[in-house]
Amino acid sequence: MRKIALIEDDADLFALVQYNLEKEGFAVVGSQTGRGALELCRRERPDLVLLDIMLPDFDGLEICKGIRQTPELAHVPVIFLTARASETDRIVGLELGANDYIVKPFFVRELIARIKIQFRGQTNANRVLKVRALELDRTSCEARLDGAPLTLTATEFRLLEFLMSRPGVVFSREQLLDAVWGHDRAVTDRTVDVYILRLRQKIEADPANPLYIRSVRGFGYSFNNAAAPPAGESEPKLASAG
Amino acid sequence: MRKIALIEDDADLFALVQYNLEKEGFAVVGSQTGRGALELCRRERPDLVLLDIMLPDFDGLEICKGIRQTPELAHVPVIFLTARASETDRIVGLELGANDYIVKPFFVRELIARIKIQFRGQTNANRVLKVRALELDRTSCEARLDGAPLTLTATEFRLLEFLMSRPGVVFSREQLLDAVWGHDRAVTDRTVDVYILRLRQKIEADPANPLYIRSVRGFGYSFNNAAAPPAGESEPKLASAG
DNA sequence: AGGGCGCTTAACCCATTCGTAACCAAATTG
DNA sequence: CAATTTGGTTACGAATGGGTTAAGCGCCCT
Repeated sequence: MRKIALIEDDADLFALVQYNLEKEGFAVVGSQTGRGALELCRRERPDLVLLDIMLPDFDGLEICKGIRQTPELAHVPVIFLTARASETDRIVGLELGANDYIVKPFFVRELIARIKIQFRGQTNANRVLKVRALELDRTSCEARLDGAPLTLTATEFRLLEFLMSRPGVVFSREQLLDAVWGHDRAVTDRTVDVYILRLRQKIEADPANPLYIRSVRGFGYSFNNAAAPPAGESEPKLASAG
Repeated sequence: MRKIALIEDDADLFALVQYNLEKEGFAVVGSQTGRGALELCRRERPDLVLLDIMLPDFDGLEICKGIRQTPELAHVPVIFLTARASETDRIVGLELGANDYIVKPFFVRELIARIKIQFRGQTNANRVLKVRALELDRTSCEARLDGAPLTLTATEFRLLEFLMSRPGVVFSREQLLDAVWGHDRAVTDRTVDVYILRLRQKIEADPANPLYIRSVRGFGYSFNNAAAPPAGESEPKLASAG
């Protein structure tokens, strides 16, 4: 059963939406204030967040930002639910990492349909990432190598998650900073190198001969989905362009 | 570059949306009738479809259904773009497999933002160039010849990518420097020769008799898309200045 | 306040890659 | 056929990119 977090200060609307979500078979956890919303999400780990932007005590946009920067919540879909219909409001909301933006008043059935779109294509398969001996659990935020638990920091986890969920695709340092650190962050691109190094020290049997994270000289990094090359070779060459 | 299919019968709106999509860096293919829309999509393989529901000659809902039933298009996001704002219209559209539903009139910037949401996290766009035995994968930055991986440097890769994506067109050294090295770069044009040489040594069976990269004496170089050896050639197509 | 932890930057070093000049070979011109 | 232009090839010093280390900073937690 999917769990939905509902953050909405208007009591009538809260009750209406809760009623309809539960009728539809969703579990609902909620808060009518913004202050405790982020803690609620961290504690409850919902599968989706319905978020009012204009809360009396807190800015919903900040909550969304906080969700995106929390590793165990970063991949959770967020739908804004708000009366602010101006163009810039919508743009800001959508570009902040929200997955949808619904303007009040709305049709309940449309809300349900849009929620279901977010769940469409989501399976248990993509909640746990697994490549060879390496496993990432996106809901519990745990990493394992050969079954043994790995200790990753938040940034390490997010970087590895990003690369691992798109195996074979090469990303520039710039792209990685945008995706993992956030568009607004002002950080040197060499920071990425250091994190790659730390990840390799934790997940690679031989960090000098990485099997998981591939460097592509002149382009960036990518997660290697190809099978491991036979060990003990003289020159472990990059597959290409590197 | 992402390709978007635009199916919209209103000429003014078509032009407006096309203009803005292209300004945003998307390639646009389109049809102002519904009848050819599905064939267009099967032929062009867009990365996303913008679909008007109320077309004079055809029902947009049917096109969406057809897209979902075509294996190679089933995963392509579809956004409805329509004046039908009633609740049931929206529900039907969303439940039919559309990924979003935007009611006219809409803000162009919101449309762009919603398109980008569909692309967010998507990486499996078809970005493979293939000519005879030579393959270039632009997402993984890998090159293959007869299935065997090639080792190309970044500059080699970019040069080959540029030539390969415009087969048959002759480029001067000057144009290649602008396109691959950048307008600001101060580099001798003979540098191009050296890179052409290096590429030929890697991809040509007989570098003295190149089958892929053709020299056009007095003009420059071009990627050869014809299978025949370059003995007597027809008129070379020159790239327009710029 | 102190200690621990995680984040970020700067600096160093090495291998690879880049770009140029020079030399050759082939084609074109007169 | 010599002169000239154009492109192919070689070799080498310079520049760049990436791995790595270490140190400084800020934050949270006692």
